[in-house]
Amino acid sequence: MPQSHAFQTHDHKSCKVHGLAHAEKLAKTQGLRLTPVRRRTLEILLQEHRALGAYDILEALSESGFGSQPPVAYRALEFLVEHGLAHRIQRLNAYTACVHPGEPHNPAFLICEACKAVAEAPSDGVQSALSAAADTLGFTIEQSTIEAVGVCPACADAPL
Amino acid sequence: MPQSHAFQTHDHKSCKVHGLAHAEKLAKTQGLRLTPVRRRTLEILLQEHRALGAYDILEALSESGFGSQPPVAYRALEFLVEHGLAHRIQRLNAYTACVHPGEPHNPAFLICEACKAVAEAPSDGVQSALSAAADTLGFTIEQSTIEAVGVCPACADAPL
DNA sequence: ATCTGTGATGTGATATTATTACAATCCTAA
DNA sequence: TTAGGATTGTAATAATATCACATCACAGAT
Repeated sequence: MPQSHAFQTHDHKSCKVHGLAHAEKLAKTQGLRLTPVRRRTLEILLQEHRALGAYDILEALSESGFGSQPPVAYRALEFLVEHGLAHRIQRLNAYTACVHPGEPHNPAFLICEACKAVAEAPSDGVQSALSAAADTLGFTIEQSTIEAVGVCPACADAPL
Repeated sequence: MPQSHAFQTHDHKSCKVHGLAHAEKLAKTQGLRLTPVRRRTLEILLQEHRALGAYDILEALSESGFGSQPPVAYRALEFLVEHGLAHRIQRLNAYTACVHPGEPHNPAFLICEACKAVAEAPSDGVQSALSAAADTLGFTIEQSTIEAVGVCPACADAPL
């Protein structure tokens, strides 16, 4: 079950490598500019399967020699989100690297309140149920947010 | 279709009356304290089917003779949300009165980007799909956020 | 009726998250 | 090589949210 990645011990190095590789490819094929700040921002997000606030990112960027004012972080994050390389978690006002960039998107997010890990869950069923509900009201969905807070399997098993 | 209320012209007065009546009843039956600030906050939210920011509420409260510092609004809103009389819309960092207080809850929200109306949609199918997805990952959901941005029927029909 | 403890309110200060405005620089394409 | 747009940097500020603490209101015990 590749989707639960975030909740299991796994070869995390491959997450990072894959994330960056996809970004590079996207830059090549779509003519995007994966500049140093943007690349570094993605790297920072790829360290862990947690969501980081813009100011956490900013601090890390600043330590890496980039600018230290909020727009530096917000702009890089906006770029990554726009191109499907990262996601914004509304409930946390925070950002997380996308774990399946390229694949069709708009996942559901599962947020563990114990370990703070954020996983992407397949959301096809959820999306279609939501569309159906909206349809009956004549509402046209443009973009949806599906986020759940709870306990991940690892934390549920762990002793208190 | 009572659920699409927010997107249609309707007897809005009855929304307000019903909302307040339910709050009063809840106070009586559950021993809650529907104090003046809290009551007024609910009234303010019940004016329209839109989400209002905490500072919008605060301004209105202040004009009604209540305190003018943020905690005044945040505390009243927290109370209302806690007791199912209002909802927080994560995407908007804003609050809206609940339109079916008392009934089982955790609705999906449909947010019209044109007129800003917020409607509650039945979310049974969505919730169960989400639970199913979480189950397969061993994740236990405690609380979920389901919000969609799009265009409501009234705005879709309206000439540009 | 008064005391007493808990919950509610008010205020000031501050923390956190996000945006605006504008100058300097870098790339690309003609 | 040069004009134009995109990118980055910085300062300032806006918008959202919380903390700490004094005071006040009220229900239940005396």
